[in-house]
Formats: sequence, structure tokens, C-alpha cells
Amino acid sequence: MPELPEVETIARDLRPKLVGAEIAGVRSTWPRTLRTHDAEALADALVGRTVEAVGRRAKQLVVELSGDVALTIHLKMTGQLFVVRAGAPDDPYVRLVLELADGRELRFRDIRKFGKVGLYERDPGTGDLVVERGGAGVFAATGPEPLDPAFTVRDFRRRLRSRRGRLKPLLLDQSFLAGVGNIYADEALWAARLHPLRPAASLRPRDEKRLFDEVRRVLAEAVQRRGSSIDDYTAPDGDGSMQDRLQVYQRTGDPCPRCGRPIRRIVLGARST
DNA sequence: ACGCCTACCTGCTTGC
DNA sequence: TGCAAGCAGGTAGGCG
Repeated sequence: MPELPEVETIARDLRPKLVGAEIAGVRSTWPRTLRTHDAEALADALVGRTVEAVGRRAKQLVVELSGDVALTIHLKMTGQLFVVRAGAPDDPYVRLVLELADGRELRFRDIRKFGKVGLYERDPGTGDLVVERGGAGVFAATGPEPLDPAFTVRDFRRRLRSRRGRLKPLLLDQSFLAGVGNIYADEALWAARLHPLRPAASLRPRDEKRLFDEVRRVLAEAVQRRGSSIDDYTAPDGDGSMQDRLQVYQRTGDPCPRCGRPIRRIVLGARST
């Protein structure tokens, strides 16, 4: 399940492979992977452009292209990206291929077909990625990046206190905080010794500080370990190792590393917790 | 604004 | 053994 650390790892792996490469063609085998469902229009818009940068915002990859446009790629649950030579063995789960002028291909593989690829232009006025000039930015409603040095415990407190909900659904809400998914929400809450059902507004200042610190610590360690290779996640340059460090996620029944009692699973908003 | 539901998808596991 | 139900979960969109 690619969350912030997994997407960050993929961005870092792809960057040296893609920057400078020219797009020569587009193949689409499942048009619904494209936000517009229009593979022909995408090909028309992309061919001839060069990759200038590869980055990440929340759980999406952002591939900056020449001419002030950018591709966003959301991997959702089972999306994977690989750079291979054009003749590499075919795969029934590849949904989109960007053919590169140097004979390589960027392949988007996605078993469950939830992933989405979008093409946006950079608004010269605001610098935002938009569908059309003057429109709202794609990330206008996305919350702050938890690992951004400019994001402080003060910001976190202010956001927490303005919300009425419970901690777990709040951490998963991308407009509250960017990039946290089910794995790292559970890990951060456990590390901060806060119950997932606890109302966000009920936290004391020291609880808020602990949660802020643990969210960032868990995410930073996961980035350093190239993410958690669970189920379908792998990066272009290989698996991560964070799965070996997870304390509670998918560990129902195991003894709690803190108190030794069995870890219990509850369901919250149709998600295991 | 919040919580809850369903839809989108497929592969794997579980239970009868 | 075979088959169906259950489960995994990010996000959009709808409803109350």
C-alpha cells in the first residue's frame, strides 16, 4: 500500500532514470487509468516532451515535463512503476506505458486498476498544477507535508484543534495531513500511546506533541528503509525493509511490544485498525 | 463538518 | 475438492 514513504522511494528511484529522457510514445491498455480516459489525447500532449524533474506530493508522484506540464501518478493500492528496455517481457497487469526515445519504457503496472494518471499544466500566475488556467490547483485541498521542515508542532496543534473527529480517520484524511495511510497511522498512534478512537480535540498539549513527533519519526524511518514491502509494494530499485520494523500493523494477536498483551483489531471506517 | 455508505477492482485466504 | 464469501484499503461521491 504505497503511502508517503513508498511513493517518496519510488520518486527517488525514478529520478536519475527519467530526468532528461524524451517521451516518444504512449500505450494504454486500460484507459480508465487515465483521469480523462483518453489515451490518444494523452499521447498527443506528451510525445516530444522531456522529463525535467520527478517529485512527490502527498501519495502522488509528480513528473515535471518540458513546456510547463506535469503528470501525476496515484498508485492507490497496487500500482507499481518500472523502467525497462522496450523488449522486456510483457505483463498482463501493465495498464500504461510511456515509451522513451532512448529505447526504454516507463511501465505502470496495477493489478486492481485503482491507480490514476493525470496530466496538468502549470498556471503561470499561481505556479499551481491545474486542469485549465485559472482553475483550482490539483493539490489545493491537500494538507501539509509532515516531513517538511516548515511544518511545526504549532501548525499541527492548530489543525488538530479545529477538527471534531477521531484521531485515526483524521490521520487518514489527506486534507488534514498529506501522505499518511493505514500502515503509518496505526504505527504512529501506537507509538504515541493514543487510542485511534480518541477525539482529536481532546488531546492535551503533550499528547499533541507526542503524536506530531511519532508521525514524523515513523515516516522518516520508513523513508530511510525504502518503505514497507507488504503485499504488492515494490520500488523500481527493489523492496523496502520497513515491514520488519512495524509494531502493530497486521499483527493482530501478537503480543504488544510495550505491554505484552495481545494486539486487538478493530474496524473503523471499513479499515483494519 | 462529520460519519457512514458504496463504487471502483483483483487476488488471495478462509470456511463450509 | 470446489466454490463462494470475506478481506485488503485510497479516494470520490452521495446521503443524512
